[in-house]
Amino acid sequence: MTLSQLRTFALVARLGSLHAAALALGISEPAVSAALAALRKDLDDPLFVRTGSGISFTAGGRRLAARADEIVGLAEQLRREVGEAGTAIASLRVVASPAFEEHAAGALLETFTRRTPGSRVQLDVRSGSGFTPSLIWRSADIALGPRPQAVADVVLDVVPFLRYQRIVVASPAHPLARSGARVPLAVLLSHPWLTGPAGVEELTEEGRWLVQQDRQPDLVRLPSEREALAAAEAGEGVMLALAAVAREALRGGKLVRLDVEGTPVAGLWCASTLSLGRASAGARLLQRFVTTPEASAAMLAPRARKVRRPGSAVHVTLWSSPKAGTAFRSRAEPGPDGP
Amino acid sequence: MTLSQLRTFALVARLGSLHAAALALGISEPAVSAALAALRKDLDDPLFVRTGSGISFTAGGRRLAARADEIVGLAEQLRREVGEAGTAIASLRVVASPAFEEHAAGALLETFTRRTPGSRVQLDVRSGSGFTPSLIWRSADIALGPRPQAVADVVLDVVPFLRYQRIVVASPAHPLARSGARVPLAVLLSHPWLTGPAGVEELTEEGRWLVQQDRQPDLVRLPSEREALAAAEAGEGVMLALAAVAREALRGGKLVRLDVEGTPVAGLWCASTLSLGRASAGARLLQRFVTTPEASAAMLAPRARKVRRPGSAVHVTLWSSPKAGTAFRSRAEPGPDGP
DNA sequence: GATGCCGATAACCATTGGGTTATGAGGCGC
DNA sequence: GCGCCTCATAACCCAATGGTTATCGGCATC
Repeated sequence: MTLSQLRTFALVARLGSLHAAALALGISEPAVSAALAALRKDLDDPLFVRTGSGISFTAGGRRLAARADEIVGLAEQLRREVGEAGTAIASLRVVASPAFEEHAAGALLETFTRRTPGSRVQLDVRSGSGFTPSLIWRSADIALGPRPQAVADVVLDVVPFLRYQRIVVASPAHPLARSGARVPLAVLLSHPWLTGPAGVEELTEEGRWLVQQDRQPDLVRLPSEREALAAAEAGEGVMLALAAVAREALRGGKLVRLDVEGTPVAGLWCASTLSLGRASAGARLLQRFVTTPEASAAMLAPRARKVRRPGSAVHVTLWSSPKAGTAFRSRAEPGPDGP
Repeated sequence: MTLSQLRTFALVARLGSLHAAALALGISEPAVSAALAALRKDLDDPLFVRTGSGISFTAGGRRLAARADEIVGLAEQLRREVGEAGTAIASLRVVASPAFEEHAAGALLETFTRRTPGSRVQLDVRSGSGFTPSLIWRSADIALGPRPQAVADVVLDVVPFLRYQRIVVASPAHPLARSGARVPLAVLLSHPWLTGPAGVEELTEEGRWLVQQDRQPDLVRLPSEREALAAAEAGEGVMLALAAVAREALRGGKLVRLDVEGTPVAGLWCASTLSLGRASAGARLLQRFVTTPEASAAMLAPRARKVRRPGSAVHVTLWSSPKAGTAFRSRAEPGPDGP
């Protein structure tokens, strides 16, 4: 039983297929098969059996899948800890949803790092569906954004710390805005929606609200929600915007709220870590910090589009693509499946 | 980084010496050195440095030592879980101190297994100093007896559940018993003490009480505390006996209590498991059970020397030697270092 | 300064791990 | 019946692991 074998099995268990795991690992499929064969022999359990189309796991296989993740994750954490043991500073790796990153992460993490000297924060952005895997595999210490998806045998500490509301807004000049009357959902859904880069994320409250509708709107993804809001002001479409962010434009009359059934959609942002002593000390520190008045004040403070100050301890590393193969659509050149 | 390397390093960290670890593993010392060299290279940390007499660990090495135990332990647990996943029954491995095993474990575990159908309990006996390693390495799910030694970076759930008292007893015919006056410690310590097979364990309250005395008595180890008690009744020496066990003989006049400073020595028996979700379900079950009135009643019930009934679900596997190389000393033939 | 203890290293060997390509074998859809 | 997808197996390769014995080197201790 080697760590590599456990890693391979965990991936197979998650993907449900040797072929897919081989692709994901960038190795041939017999290599995966061999690793599993070694595990089977070592543990004296078939772990899984072939079914018509794919595999199904034995009881032992399911146990293994849950534990393998844990062991591999611990090994990853170990490698990091040893590497950092010399340096006094602890680096904290945060994964955040696109929306949270854009609207709150900067202020929150700046405040946190200012308050805890010697801390270094690395911010990674990915959709909420990636939260749990990131935590399990120890590629992140804490996840900020929507409540992560529950996964069997993985226990998370989820601390809700910020409410938000999303409302439908549009320019006063927009056709749907002129009447001032309630807008039927069917009508709203037939118009293109302006969104941030991630569209409307499935794991959020607004995502669940949207998917339960009969039809799905065309989403026009812009590089940020603020740009989507600007586009809405320019009359280019409707937007399911954060109430707090749109407030100023609403007051200034540049946007109006559309009266849509089911809105405002209320959601919660949470700080999630591995539970049961598996979270890093820094993660627990930040998880406690997010609920403090100081943190709330920092996130809620209205602010100009703040350029992240140079020399900041917060470093944004990458924007994961919200969906593989989904490029940003330009407003001027709608794609082939556009309106 | 392989599990074997982690195991080796954990042992070296615990024993503080490559040589000792090599002996313990039954391999040559260069093999240990090579394993550590591989780890050092892989983790890019020296892990430890040579000092005049032995080694001392770097910060990274200390981190690694703590985590390595955890990972190796998880892997052990995993191997067991997978093996048992098919069978519905969960087997619970209990490690108990010699004294607890003799006086309370039987009644407790019989009651527990009767109450929880399908459970199977395996009982291992070793001194309290072996509790923490047994739990860490997952060779036991729960430890019953004195509070385990604290080890850095290992968090245990310790639940005290039974008080006991030890008093000094002797036959009424014993020289020290005839006067009825208080017996000075110095006098008592110059007489041989009858004990169970483990002597007076260091990690217990009575052990701590004893080691703080100026001199240590000669211990005459008998195969069980009950036999030691019988020997005391026969006038063969004094004994630091459990008050509850000696009560009957005291009432019957076969034994008298000696008035000794510091006695009765009060101690606590605890049920200890790994904390933070690392304990098995069965272990938590038993840990909760020990504090119930039902469990207390079973343990406190005065009973004849009960032969473990055949077909019992409780299986005692082995008596670890209380001290390496320490054989039971016959009463008739005291050893070369005897009085 | 000679002696020992203890860890590091060298030289060597067998086994395993992890990878490839090529091929086999079973079930599902058409 | 045919192809296709999926996993298993075979044959082969290289590198790493884990083990040995023999030797070297630093540092206490006497």
